Amino acid sequence: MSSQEQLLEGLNGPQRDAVTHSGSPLLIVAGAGSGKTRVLTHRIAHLMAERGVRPGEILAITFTNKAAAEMKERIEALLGTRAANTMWTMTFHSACVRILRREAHRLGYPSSFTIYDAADSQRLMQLVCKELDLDPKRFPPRSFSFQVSNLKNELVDYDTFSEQAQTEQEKKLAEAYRLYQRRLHEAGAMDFDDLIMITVNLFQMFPDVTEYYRRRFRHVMVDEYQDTNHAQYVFVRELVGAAEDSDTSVVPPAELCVVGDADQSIYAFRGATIRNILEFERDFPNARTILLEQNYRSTQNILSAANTVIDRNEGRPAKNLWSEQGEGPKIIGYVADNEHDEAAFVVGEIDRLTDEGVVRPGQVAVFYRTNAQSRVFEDVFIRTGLPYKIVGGVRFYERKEIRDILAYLRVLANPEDTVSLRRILNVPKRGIGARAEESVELLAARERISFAGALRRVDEAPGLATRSAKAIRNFTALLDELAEAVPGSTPAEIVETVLSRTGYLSELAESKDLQDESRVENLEEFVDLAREFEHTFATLLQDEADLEGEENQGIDPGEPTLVDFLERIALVADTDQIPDEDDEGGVVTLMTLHAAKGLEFPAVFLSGMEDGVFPHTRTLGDKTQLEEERRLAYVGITRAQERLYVSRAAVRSAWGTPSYNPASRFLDEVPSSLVDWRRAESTLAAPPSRTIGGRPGGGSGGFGSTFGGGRAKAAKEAPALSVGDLVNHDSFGMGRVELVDGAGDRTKARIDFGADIGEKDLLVKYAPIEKL
DNA sequence: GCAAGCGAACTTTTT
DNA sequence: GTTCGCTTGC
Repeated sequence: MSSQEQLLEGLNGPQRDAVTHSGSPLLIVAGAGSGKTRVLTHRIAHLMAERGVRPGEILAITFTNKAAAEMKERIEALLGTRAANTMWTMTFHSACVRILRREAHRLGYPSSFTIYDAADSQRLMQLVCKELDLDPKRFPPRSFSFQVSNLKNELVDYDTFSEQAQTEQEKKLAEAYRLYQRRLHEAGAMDFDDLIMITVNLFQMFPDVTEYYRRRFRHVMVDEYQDTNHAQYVFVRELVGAAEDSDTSVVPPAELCVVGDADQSIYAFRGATIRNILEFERDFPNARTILLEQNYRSTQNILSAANTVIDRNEGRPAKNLWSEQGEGPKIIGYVADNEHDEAAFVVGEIDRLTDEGVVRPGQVAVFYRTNAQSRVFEDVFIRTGLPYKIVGGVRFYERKEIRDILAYLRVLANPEDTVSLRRILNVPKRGIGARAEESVELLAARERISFAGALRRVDEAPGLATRSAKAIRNFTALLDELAEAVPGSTPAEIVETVLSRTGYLSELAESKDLQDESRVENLEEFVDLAREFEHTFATLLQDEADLEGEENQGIDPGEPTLVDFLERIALVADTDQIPDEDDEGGVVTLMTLHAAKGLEFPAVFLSGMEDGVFPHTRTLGDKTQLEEERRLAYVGITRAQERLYVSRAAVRSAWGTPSYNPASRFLDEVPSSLVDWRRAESTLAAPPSRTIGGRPGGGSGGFGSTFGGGRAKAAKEAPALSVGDLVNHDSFGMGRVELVDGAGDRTKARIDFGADIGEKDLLVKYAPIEKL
């Protein structure tokens, strides 16, 4: 058998086409479970084996480190370690950082620039808003931070934005954006969005840079293309080079291959545009599209459910997943009285399945819409003694103590990093309070120097107590002492030095607070992590240095530096999140639907299938958002290989008070013939406020919306509102209706609650309002 | 300068 | 119900 045949063996027709296609841009529309990663890796192998492409000429971009790691692993299995390590298989952000470390000096950034995560950039925005004297009630820094992020995703810089700013809000935002960006630059820092935007800017401002990378990457592949935002799209376009530029540009366009599925786009809320995948053929003329519709993951029952649900979304290109796996068991439904009963049912069922040997714990996943829902499950899992793991929630690197130490490391790597510097100024407590900080800030502003610079000139700080000045001098002396230890030390050694010399560890050790004990443990884990990093990273650096040869001259590849370590942490979230299905049968995985994307499990429990929970309340009034929720449902359903459970609770306490939620509309959208209801309705007594006779469940059509005892709150009669009406809201108080929009359950009203609260768009049916 | 205490928020979030 | 962040009071 030829190597070509070997590569194509076991692939279906469209998959083969996708692997062997050459020349024009290629869009692979890959339905859930259609073997997309396989196609991508085989395509890479094919490029190398049959078309003589060198691994260094390939750039494969993914969204998550998890996906990148998986692809790399598979490439390694197919092509060996060297090929896997020399090829760029990484996330958008990692690729951009690589480019920026090399080129950012052209824009006045140090090559060791700091990467600010969402929390850092929010903190900086807070400082900026304070500096601009903005009323946090009217101009919330959080919202500004969010909006600036959106602007950057759209590649709108502050100059462009200030030109079009009309309202006061926009003008203030433009001001904040400008100052925020200036502060970032001064601190030698970039936020996540900058990584993409500034790389694009570089490409557009320096043709020689673009040319360099175009020469280098002759094959660009992008996974999860439906999740790209505008900036990422432009990045890809710049890198590949447009066909129409080919007569002007020295380098012909690279070969582009993108993979995606518009139905699995669940990140529009953070700027992803399905547009990019829907308009691929327009963006890249001559493009070819290949559809992968055969699903190798799930049984037909599960796929049929997924298909009918997603079919409700309008304007999606036709696509129908099919499977050869047979019908499989029916979907099992359960209506619980409350969230505790729901969890008890789920865990009981898992217990039964594992006892009977149908599945091992590691083959089971429980999904929910919001992280808050995990609590109840955790309680029941603990009581039952079933092994489980919650994915997501509070992340390791987001813990206070880890962030504190990270701030020290960042200041050591980049002394101008103001946000980090200010974080550690008085941590551990050393008598530098808000007053002193303000005074230093004033000095910095007056002398037009950085905060770090002003710290060094405390004696000139206006109105600073001698005691504070002394504390600051001690602090800078401490920083100098730490900085001396940096050269010649490994990241792990630096971490240990910081922990001991700053007194951080001893402060925690002396504390009686129970939480501080686990903090110490976390810090110990962090040291271990640093050590592990040193080992794994050293090998990788060596491989890259071998390949890139002359290109890396002058850069010592041997030892991973502090900057390498920090970059790793900034770009790679928790590594061991998803449990492996291993030795002892593994553990049950609990996670949000968002976290579930890209995974598969033999048995899946979709919990909290209630209108108001999933779809989430905040999306009910907005068609676009509701469609995204529906895609989320589609993603959830298609994670299941053999067994799918759907459950809901009639009553669920949210924020202390019970809320009665009707069945999720997504349940109604599943054909009732596919579902076997273990319990179709709640026997719960009617809530005190009102009673509506229940219908029997499980009948033809919308079985999901039945609700035994009655309904309340969520299903109350919506007051008929018209413009001018006065209403009373449970928490906002009196308001006046300004606008009414939509019909039926989706009627929205804009209500003005006066100067303090302002206008709110509320969904009449769900809002706790009464007409006066 | 610091700690306790109160009030507001509270989807999802690969980087 | 909880957490986080800010304000108040010592």
